[in-house]
Amino acid sequence: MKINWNADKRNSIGSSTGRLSVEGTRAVEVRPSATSKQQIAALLDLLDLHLSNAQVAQPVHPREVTLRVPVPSSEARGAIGTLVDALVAPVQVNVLEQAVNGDWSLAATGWDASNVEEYPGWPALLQRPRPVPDLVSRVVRATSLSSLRAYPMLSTSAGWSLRLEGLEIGRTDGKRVRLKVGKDGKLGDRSLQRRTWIESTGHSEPFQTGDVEVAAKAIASFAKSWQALGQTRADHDEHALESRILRGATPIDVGGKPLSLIQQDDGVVNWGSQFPTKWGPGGKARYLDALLRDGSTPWAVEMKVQGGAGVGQYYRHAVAQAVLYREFIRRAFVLHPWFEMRGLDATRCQGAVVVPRLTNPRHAHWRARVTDLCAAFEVTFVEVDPSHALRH
DNA sequence: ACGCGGGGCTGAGCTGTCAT
DNA sequence: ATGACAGCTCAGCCCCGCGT
Repeated sequence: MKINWNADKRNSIGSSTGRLSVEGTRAVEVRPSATSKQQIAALLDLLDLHLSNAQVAQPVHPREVTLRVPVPSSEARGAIGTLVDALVAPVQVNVLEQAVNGDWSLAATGWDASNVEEYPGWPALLQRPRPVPDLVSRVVRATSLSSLRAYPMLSTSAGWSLRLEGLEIGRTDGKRVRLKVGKDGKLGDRSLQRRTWIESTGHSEPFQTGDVEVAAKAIASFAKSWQALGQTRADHDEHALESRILRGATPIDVGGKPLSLIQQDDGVVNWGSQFPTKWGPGGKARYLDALLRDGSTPWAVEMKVQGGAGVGQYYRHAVAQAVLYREFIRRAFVLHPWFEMRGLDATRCQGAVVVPRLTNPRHAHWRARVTDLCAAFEVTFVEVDPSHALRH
């Protein structure tokens, strides 16, 4: 069987996902060297092609598709199993792996997300109290910038990250603030963010201080220059959208009513960011963009902005992420006390994909396709005001 | 024990190239 | 000619090791 490895730009399929048909079913295959992410993404590519009835040479089985992953990673085995379990569309997915002799056989998929051995440190890290250090709230309040927020760092002992509309401008342990933006590239290049920081503050080295006023002054002068760039540039920035969603400035409507913040806004901290999850055994921690709530129901929110890479591919991957975050939260019952403390029922967690409204008419067909793919997994697709994804 | 800094990994932004 | 993917670089996150 011939495999088509050419990039398919109409359907936004990259050259890492080959198309073919296997025993009369629509199928895709990844290369033996495919990364864990490519292996997981191929399942979504396959389902999107099938649900949108993308053209094929010969008719294919309407309710059965085949995913061929020659060498599944441990994480992908878990994640693909979770995704196939969560699928509510009437499609059977056969996942095949390849033996050394070239034969394909059904792959073992799925994993036990409740096994705390996979994330032994997390219960204690999540359970510890996170009082906001006095220095953190004083610095944030001293600048009088609604876009400056502190983010708790979940996996360090006492760390807080300071971000201006999502851009990290420093960190603090509660005793001193260490301010910097980015770093010089190994080839000597310097990003716009870092150039602006150095020009407006004069600090090309990390700048440490325990003095609230000194820190606030440096941050304020950077903020002024950074925001002035908004007059001439209109970049989309995922961190900016995330920052606005986490402080409640961008409403996320599901079923006609907005989700609320995970905890009452104090004007200082963006709670609900970077909740840790895992997608499969042995895999790395995958951090959730935003955790919001509707009453006692937690919502795992994955956001994407229109980047350089294709709209279709990008948004498709977001659907997989939303499902994997949601299912981990539902099943990792060792972490459920964290939710109970906040009056949340983790077993009822929902998932959403959030993107800036698709304004380009050329992208209109992606709205329908992503919505269908979301529906196949009971994920909610939400479009927000595109201006909220702008940096300034 | 703790803090700093380096290294590795993932993902986003930019730009060239190539499918359409 | 157009616009979407590929590939490179950097931002932001982690972990780990070394020095205090």
